[in-house]
Amino acid sequence: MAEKKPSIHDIARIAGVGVGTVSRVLNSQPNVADATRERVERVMAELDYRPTFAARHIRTGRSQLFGFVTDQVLTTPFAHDLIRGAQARARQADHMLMVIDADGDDRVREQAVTNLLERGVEGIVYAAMFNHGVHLPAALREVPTVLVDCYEVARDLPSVVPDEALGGREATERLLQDGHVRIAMITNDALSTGYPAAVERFEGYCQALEAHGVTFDEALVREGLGSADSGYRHTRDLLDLELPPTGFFFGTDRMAMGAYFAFAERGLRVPHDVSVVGFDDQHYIADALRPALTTMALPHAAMGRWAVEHLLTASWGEGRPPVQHQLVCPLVERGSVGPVPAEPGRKG
Amino acid sequence: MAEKKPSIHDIARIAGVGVGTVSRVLNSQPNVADATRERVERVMAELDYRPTFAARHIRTGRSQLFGFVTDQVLTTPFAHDLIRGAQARARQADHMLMVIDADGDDRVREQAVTNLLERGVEGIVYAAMFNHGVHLPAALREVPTVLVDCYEVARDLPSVVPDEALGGREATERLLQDGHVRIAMITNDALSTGYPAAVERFEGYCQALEAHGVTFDEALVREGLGSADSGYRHTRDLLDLELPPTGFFFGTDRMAMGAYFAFAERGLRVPHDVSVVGFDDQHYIADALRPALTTMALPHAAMGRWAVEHLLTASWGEGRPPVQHQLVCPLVERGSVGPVPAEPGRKG
DNA sequence: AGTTCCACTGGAATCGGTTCCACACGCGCC
DNA sequence: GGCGCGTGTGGAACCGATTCCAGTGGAACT
Repeated sequence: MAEKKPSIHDIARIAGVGVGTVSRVLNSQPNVADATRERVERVMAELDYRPTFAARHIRTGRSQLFGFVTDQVLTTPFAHDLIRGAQARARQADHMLMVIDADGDDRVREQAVTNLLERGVEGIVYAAMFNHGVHLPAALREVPTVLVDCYEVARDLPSVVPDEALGGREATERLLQDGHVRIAMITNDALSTGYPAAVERFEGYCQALEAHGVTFDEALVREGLGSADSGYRHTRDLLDLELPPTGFFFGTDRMAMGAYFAFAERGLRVPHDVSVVGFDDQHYIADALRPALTTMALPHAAMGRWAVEHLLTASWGEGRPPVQHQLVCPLVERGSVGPVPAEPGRKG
Repeated sequence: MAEKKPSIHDIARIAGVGVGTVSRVLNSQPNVADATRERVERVMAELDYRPTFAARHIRTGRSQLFGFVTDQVLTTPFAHDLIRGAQARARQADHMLMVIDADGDDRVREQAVTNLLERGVEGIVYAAMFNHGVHLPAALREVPTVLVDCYEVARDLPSVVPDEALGGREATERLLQDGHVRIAMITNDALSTGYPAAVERFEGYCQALEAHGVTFDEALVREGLGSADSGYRHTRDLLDLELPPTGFFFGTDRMAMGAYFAFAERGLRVPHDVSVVGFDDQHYIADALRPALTTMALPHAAMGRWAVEHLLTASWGEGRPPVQHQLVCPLVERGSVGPVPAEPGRKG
């Protein structure tokens, strides 16, 4: 029964041709007579022949394989888009992806890179999240590498990240556009961390205010932690202000979710009484809220695609400084932004 | 500069030994003199030598590679645990995982399996979700295969799924335990689909009621769709009953989330006025709700681990019917279940 | 001293492909 | 008839590892 897999030599022998000819058929090269090609193909189909990739790899030196190291991002629903984008682009170029989750463990990360190099990957995508600085294993330098949603602190590796500032600006402008002026911003992390995901979204907020001639009010800015609970608490605080904000811009959808509960407690309706814009487009949350949440989408699929594209097409090893690419975060309009309510306390 | 990678022959030549000796050192085999071993290792370190895995693969016939095909599960946060569990077990056995997302597309799925077979995988894990029946590409039969959270309709492939019935039963018992008698169950899908994830959770619910001598009330059972919106609507409906339920068991956490909004609308507090148990343990949701949601966890990490374990240790090709394994869903106690409230309308 | 045994070693054969070189054959041209 | 050329083909060499067999030298035993 379980006879071993046929090799190219078996095919050649049975079809009565040389191995070279079989190889030519396999690779759809010209200079094979139609009759011969057909005969070889028939034999291959007959025996259920499948070429062994490793053999090709060893001879040609091309593995047609990229490593995809995820760090914390796999814990999130974002991973899907990231991997899908990367995989789709890789497939177009007949490459495969080898995904390893480093899970924040240095030893595992190191090991992962070593394993990938032994497997002969032609490039590595290193995907993290929160657009933060990282220090990568030195071994990564042996092979083209692209960073996704993070960057090497030395800026000596190409990276692709969301345009956080532009996203922050557009989110704020969406609220301004509907007449909101008292707009709160709850950052997704302490600004002191220096994470672009926190700092630049906030800067975008400031830019938007300035561009529209709205004076910045420090009381409306809170440093959140990203969690639903954090959103809930800061929202309660903000609602306790003498002149509470009418528009809320949260650095994460999770905080916006927490805010919905704070609004419900106070009997405030979205978007009738308060307007909300989130960030991240975690659709499990954003779609599920009532009303659904208007938010800025992180371009994960695009980043994944871009990373592989760059591995495939960039000229490596040259002197110029590596690209630090930014991709726009599209506004996803749902139902949480509306016009500024008439202010009951200000009638007279 | 970019001289090509050293091979085992280079190492042998430079260290002044035969290739066989280098190979023995590489594989930490005995019968190598300490001095020789040391010299070879020094040369390898010197040249930054890394063995080419493909060459080993071709010679030994062992790829030390498993395929991991995900179908829809990658869209969810569950993917992380699944891949982590599988990867952890694989790493222990010096195997790697090649993850491909089929994304519900038959052509991609077919292609994925072909590619994996060409890469010489020693087994394939096929992971879907919702514990439903699937028809798999015939090519899968060429290599050991384990199904996760789904099953081949012919039951001719081993699979591992959550014990949905037991989960449904324990969820219901958790409510019974706190004195609830009018317990609603909102299924996560139409029962007519026949999906075990829907049908068996419901059966578990029935079993629990019966075991505790509580009469089944058809009016308290609703066929939901899994979405937050669906949970919201059914909850409103149920609250409109003359004798509304005090306990709610939702087939998904997302529906439970929708329910929270329905409760908020009616001014009902969890768990003071109503108690809720979810299913899935989507912690982004379950942790974020206020109060956090008590729910049944899907054992994704364990399923991933079990699948790889089975690939590694099961005896394949033998006659006995393939294992259909079930893993328990642990109850994750948070804060959404409390004692039955006194019934205001029933005082007299 | 001769035999046996063991630790250690070198290198040829091998895995399944690709690549390249040599060559056969038919055809048209001078 | 000799030459050149293009098409189609076979097969040796090669890629980088493992495996196995033969062989060396020294220690231990008879």
